[in-house]
Amino acid sequence: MPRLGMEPIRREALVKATIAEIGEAGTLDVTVNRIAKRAGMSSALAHHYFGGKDDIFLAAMRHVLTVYGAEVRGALIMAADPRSRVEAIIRASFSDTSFRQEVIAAWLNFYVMALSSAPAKRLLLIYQRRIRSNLCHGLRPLLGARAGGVAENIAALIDGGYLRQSLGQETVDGAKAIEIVMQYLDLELERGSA
Amino acid sequence: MPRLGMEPIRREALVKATIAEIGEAGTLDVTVNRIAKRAGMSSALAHHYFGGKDDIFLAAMRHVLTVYGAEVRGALIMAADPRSRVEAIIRASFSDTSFRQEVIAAWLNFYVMALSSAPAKRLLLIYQRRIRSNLCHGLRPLLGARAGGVAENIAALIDGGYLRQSLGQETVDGAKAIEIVMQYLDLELERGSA
Amino acid sequence: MPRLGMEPIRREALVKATIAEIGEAGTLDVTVNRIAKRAGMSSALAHHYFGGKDDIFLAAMRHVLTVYGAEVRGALIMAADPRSRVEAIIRASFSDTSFRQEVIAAWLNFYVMALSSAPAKRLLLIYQRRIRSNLCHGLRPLLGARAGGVAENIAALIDGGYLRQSLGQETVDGAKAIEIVMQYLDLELERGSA
Amino acid sequence: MPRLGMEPIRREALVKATIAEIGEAGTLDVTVNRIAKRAGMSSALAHHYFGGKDDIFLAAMRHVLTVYGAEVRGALIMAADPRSRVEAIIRASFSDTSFRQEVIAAWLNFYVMALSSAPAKRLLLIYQRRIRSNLCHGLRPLLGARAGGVAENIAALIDGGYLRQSLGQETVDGAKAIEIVMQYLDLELERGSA
DNA sequence: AATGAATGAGGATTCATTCAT
DNA sequence: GATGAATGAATCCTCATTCAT
Repeated sequence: MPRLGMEPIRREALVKATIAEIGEAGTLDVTVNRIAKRAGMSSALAHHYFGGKDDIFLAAMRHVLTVYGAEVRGALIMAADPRSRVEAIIRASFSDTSFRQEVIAAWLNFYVMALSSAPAKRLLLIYQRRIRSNLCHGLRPLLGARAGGVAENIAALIDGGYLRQSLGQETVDGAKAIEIVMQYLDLELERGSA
Repeated sequence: MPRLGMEPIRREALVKATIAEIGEAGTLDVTVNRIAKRAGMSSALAHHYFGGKDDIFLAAMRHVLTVYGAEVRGALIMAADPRSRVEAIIRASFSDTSFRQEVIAAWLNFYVMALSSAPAKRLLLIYQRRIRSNLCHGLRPLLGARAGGVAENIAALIDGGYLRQSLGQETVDGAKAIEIVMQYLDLELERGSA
Repeated sequence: MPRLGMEPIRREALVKATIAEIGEAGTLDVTVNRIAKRAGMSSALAHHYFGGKDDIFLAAMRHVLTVYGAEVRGALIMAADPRSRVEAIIRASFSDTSFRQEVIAAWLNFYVMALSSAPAKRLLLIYQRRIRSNLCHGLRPLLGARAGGVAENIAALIDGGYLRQSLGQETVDGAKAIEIVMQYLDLELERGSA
Repeated sequence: MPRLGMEPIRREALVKATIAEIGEAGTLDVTVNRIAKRAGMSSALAHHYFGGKDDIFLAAMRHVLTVYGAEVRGALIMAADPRSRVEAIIRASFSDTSFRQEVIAAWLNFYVMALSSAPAKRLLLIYQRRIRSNLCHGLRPLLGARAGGVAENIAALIDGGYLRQSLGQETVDGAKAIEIVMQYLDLELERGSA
C-alpha cells in the first residue's frame, strides 16, 4: 500500500497521536510504540520520520503552539480597538481547540519538560514572548507603563485556568474561564493608565 | 551501626534527597538508586522503608505540602485583621523555604504527576482546598460573595510566579513576586465587596 | 533515466562504495543504506542487484582480490628470471593501488570475515593458494625444497606490512615496506637452496 | 544465592565467556545476552559489572594481553643469554595458552576492532610496543642496529602464524610454528650484527 | 538494620529486507 | 530500472524490585 508523499501525512498522524496519548496518560512516559500504534504504523517508521522520541514530542509541542498561535492571529484580525485585541487573545486561549483535556495535559507536560530539555525551553520561551508581546501591544495604549505587569498577570490567570481545568474535579467550560480573566482585565482598565 | 529508631531519620533523608534530585534533574525521571545514594543508603533500603518509587515521590510531595502548610499557619498566627491573613498566605508562598529552584521544580513535577496518579491528585486537591479556604476566610469579610473568585485568582497568580521563576531567564526574587500579587489584592480591595 | 546496461555500472559503484565505506569506518558494521547512498542509489536497488548485504561484501572482497591478482599478473609479465618473479609479487603487494588505507582496512576486515563466513573463507583461500603458488614458482629454482616455507614467510611479512600500516601511528610508504621483504628474500637467497 | 564478593568472579566468568563466544562465532557480533548466558548470569548483570558491550570486549582483550604478557615474562625469567630471551618470547607466543582457536580469533577481531575503536587501538599499541621492546632487548647485543627491523619481522612472522592457524585448513601445531620463526631468527643471527 | 547480588520486564533505536508503484 | 514506504526482528541498555545474607 505504500503511496508516494506519505511523509506529511505520517508526521501529522504521529503528532496527533502523541498529543492524544499524552492526554490520555497524563505523562510523557508514553512509549513510542504506543504512539506509533495509535497513529497506525510501526515504531520504526516513527523513528524514521522523526529521528527520536524527543523529536516527536518537540514536533507535537510545536504543533500545539502553532495551532494556538494561528488561532490568536485569526482572532486578532477581527479586533478593531486595543481592548478587543487583548480580548481576542484571551478568547483564543480558551477556544474549543486549545482548551481541551488532552491539549491541556500536553501543555503542562511540556512546561515541565522545559525544565530539563533545552529545546523545549527555547520553544516555550519563544511562544511566551510572543503572547506577552501581543498582550502588551493591546494594553499599552490603555495602561501605559503598567501594560507589562498586567500582561504578565493575564498570562498567569490563563495558566491558572488551565491548571484548574486539568486538576479540578469540576469541569470548567471555556466561557467561564474567559469571564474570570476578563473581569480582571476590566478591573485594571477601570483603574486606568499609570 | 544500625541504631534504634533509624526509620524517621532514613525517611527524612530520602525525602530530602528526592526533592534535591528532582530539583536538579527537573524531572521525575530520577532513579531510586540516585536518590538512595544521595541519601546515603542503598536503594534496597529505600524500598524497604517506602515500598516503592511512587511512595517515595508521594512522601516527598507530602513533605513539600506540609512544610508549606506549616509556614502558612505560622504566618496566620501573627495576622490580626482579615487583610493581613490574606497577606500572610501570599508572603508564605514566596518565603525563602518554598520559593527555591528545587522546591519549585518539585512543585511543577507534582502538578503533572497528579494528572496520572490518583493519590497524588488527591493530595494536591486537599492542599489546594485548604489554601483556597484560608484565602476565602480572609477575603470574605472584605469582598463578600466575590471572595471565592478572587481567592482563585490569587492562587493563579502565585502559581504564575512559580512558573515564571522556573522557566524565565531572569531570576525573580520573592519580594518582587509578593508585590505583584499584593497589587492585585489591593485592586480588588479598592473595588470592594459585591 | 534508466538506461540499458546499467547493471554493471551499478554493481561497480556499489563495490567501490563498499570498500570506501569500510575503509572509512574500519568495520564491516556499515549499513547498506550508507553504501547505497554513497554509490548514488537507494538501498532497495542495492538489494536488487546483489541480493543481500553479505553478497555485497563478497563482491567487494572479490573485487579487491581481483584487482590485486591482476596487478600481480601484470608485474609477472615483465619478470624475466625467477628472482624477479618473486620481486614482482612483492612489489605488486605494495603498489599504490593496494597499499592504501581503505584497501588495507577492507583486507583486514575480510580476513576476519573469513572466520565466520564460509564463502569468504573459500575466496580468501583461493587467493592465498594462488599467491603462494606464484611465489613458489619463482622460488623453487632458487631454493628447492625450502621454497614453500620461504613463500609462507614472505606472505607473512607482507601481511605484517599491512598490519603495521593500518595500526601503526607512523605511515609507512610502499617503498620502505618493499625493502623490508626484499631484505628477507635476499637473506634466504644468500643461504641458497636446501 | 547471592554471596558477597561476587564481582571478581563474575567479571572473570564474563571475560572467559566473551573470549569463548567470540572464538566460536569468529566475530565481535556476539550479543551481550549470549555472553552473559554462557557466563551463567543475566545480561543486566553483565552491564552492571562492565558498563557496556565495548567495555566487556576491552576487558576480554586486556585479559588476553595480560595472560600473554605474563607468559612472556615467565619465560624470560629462565632466559640466560640474549638469544634465549628472544626464543622465550617466540615460544610464549605459541604456547598452548595463547595459540588456541578461540584466543586467536579474539586476537584477529581485536586487531580489526582497533581500526575503529580508540581504546582498543591504544591497548594494542601498548602491547605491541612492549613485545617489540622485549625482542629488541634480546636482539640488540646480537644484531646491533639491525635489531629493530628484525624484531619487527619476528612479530610479523608470529602474526603470520596466527593467521595461518585461523584461516588455514590444516591445523598447525605450536611446535611447527615456533620452528618457522626460529629458522628466521637463526638466519639473521648467522648474518650477524650490522 | 542494611546491602550486594541478581533479574525480569520493558523501551528506544537500528537495520536488513520486502513490496507496491 | 528505481525508489519511497514500511516493518519485524534484534540488540543494547536501564531500572524498579526482590532476596539471601
